[in-house]
Amino acid sequence: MSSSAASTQSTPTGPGPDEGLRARKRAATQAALEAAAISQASEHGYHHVTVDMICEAAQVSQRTFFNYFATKEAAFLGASPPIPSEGAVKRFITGNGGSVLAELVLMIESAIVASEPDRDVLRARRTLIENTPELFSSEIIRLAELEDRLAGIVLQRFEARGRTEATTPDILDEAHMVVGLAVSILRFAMRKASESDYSADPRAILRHAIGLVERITGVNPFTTDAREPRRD
Amino acid sequence: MSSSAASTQSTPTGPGPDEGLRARKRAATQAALEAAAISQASEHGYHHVTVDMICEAAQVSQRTFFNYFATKEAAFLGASPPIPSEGAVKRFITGNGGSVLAELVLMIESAIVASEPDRDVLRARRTLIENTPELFSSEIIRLAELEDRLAGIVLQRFEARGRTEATTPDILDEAHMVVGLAVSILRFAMRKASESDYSADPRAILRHAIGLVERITGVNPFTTDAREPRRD
DNA sequence: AATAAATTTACAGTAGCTGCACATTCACGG
DNA sequence: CCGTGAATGTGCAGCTACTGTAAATTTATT
Repeated sequence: MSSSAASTQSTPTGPGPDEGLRARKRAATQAALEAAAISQASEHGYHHVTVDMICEAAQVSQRTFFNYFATKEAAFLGASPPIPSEGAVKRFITGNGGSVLAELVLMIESAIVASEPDRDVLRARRTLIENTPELFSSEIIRLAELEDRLAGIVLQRFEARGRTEATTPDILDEAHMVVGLAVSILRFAMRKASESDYSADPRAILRHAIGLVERITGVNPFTTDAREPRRD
Repeated sequence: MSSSAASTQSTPTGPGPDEGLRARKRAATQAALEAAAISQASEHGYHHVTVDMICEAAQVSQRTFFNYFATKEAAFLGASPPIPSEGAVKRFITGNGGSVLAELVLMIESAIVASEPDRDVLRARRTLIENTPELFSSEIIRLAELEDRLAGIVLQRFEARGRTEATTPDILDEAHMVVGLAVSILRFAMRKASESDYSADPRAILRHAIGLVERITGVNPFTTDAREPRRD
């Protein structure tokens, strides 16, 4: 389940130019299907795209489509969910001096970007997702499905800092909440990014989002609302 | 769209014992369908329940089912989404001295509880939702669909406190983020509640969740991780 | 080239969901 | 009480997503 690691390359996405003809063909039809899906959507509008249309455009049978994607939506979202690479995870656990929240968010963002080597496809896909509530929902669900895994990673980071159940009884809860907050921030950031038509710096948006969270919760949340922003 | 307010009663949910026979029948079949859905799920397991089964149990045609619910899942989730009552909204905007986050969360929680007068049904439903990823996802989506409306309400609260675009340029962003955080907290709380089999005090769980957020973001998120909890 | 394994495909079938036309039921004024 | 219109229930035909299965085609291995 977790094998299939690269042998010479480090890119987690690419099928590898070696790996044999079989793997290459497989990657090709998958890419063709994903591209066809997005293409058809931009041409006819998402709701008017049927699986059969995608199949015809990609020159495969409908049954083959469902051999690659569990659902129709998966073809639009991209098959590979944004799972951070092992290296990124290790770096996150060790830490770069930032806050859990900020670094978690950045790690996931990197994973999303890395999940699609083709910039144009990624961009078209994100635009489509952002403008299609149905797809946007699916995207959120996908992130939610990563939650347990991510919470485990956060927990490892905590433990690497000497925090355990002994020092913090509800540390697992805290880890889960960190992931939840990170997802909120990402949602916000993705929305913002699409609003600015992806011209704004993604990192800047993320910082802004994290700043908002700080502003909202910075003061004791049981006493008063946030006051004026201090800077920026 | 926003009319149909009560005439003598104040309960926002009940069809009213008056309102005419037509309304009563409608409410009855809807309740019957929702009850049948949950009942069938507890008997055969969610994934083995078909719309036809629900219809047979509720003694209506399939076509009628879809006159009441847009999707099959809606029957399990309950038709009425958790929209806070006008009074609750007004109270929230005015404020009771708590933080935005805490009060928002409490308001939504109240709306969820109020959306189903029957305690047993509510409980069975929540258990089912919590144990069915598919339904849980739908539930999240539903909350997300309220986001814009809720953000508007939060904005009103801000303005009632003298905060406007002038004092805080990104105040709309802040409102959206408040809603996002509230949803995170609710998700966490719902999960926790189902883990404890709904024996724990919901309010206590919410406080715990909010406390976690505070702990995580209390310190400048760009410098260090959260330190030891200060109390509790 | 022969065999095994992976991939593709056609075909049949289930289930969610919709439009439409028609029957039934309730509301309301005379 | 009756007739009329609006709301609601239902049957039916049809589209689309999705699945199981078995047979065909393609790639890998020896």
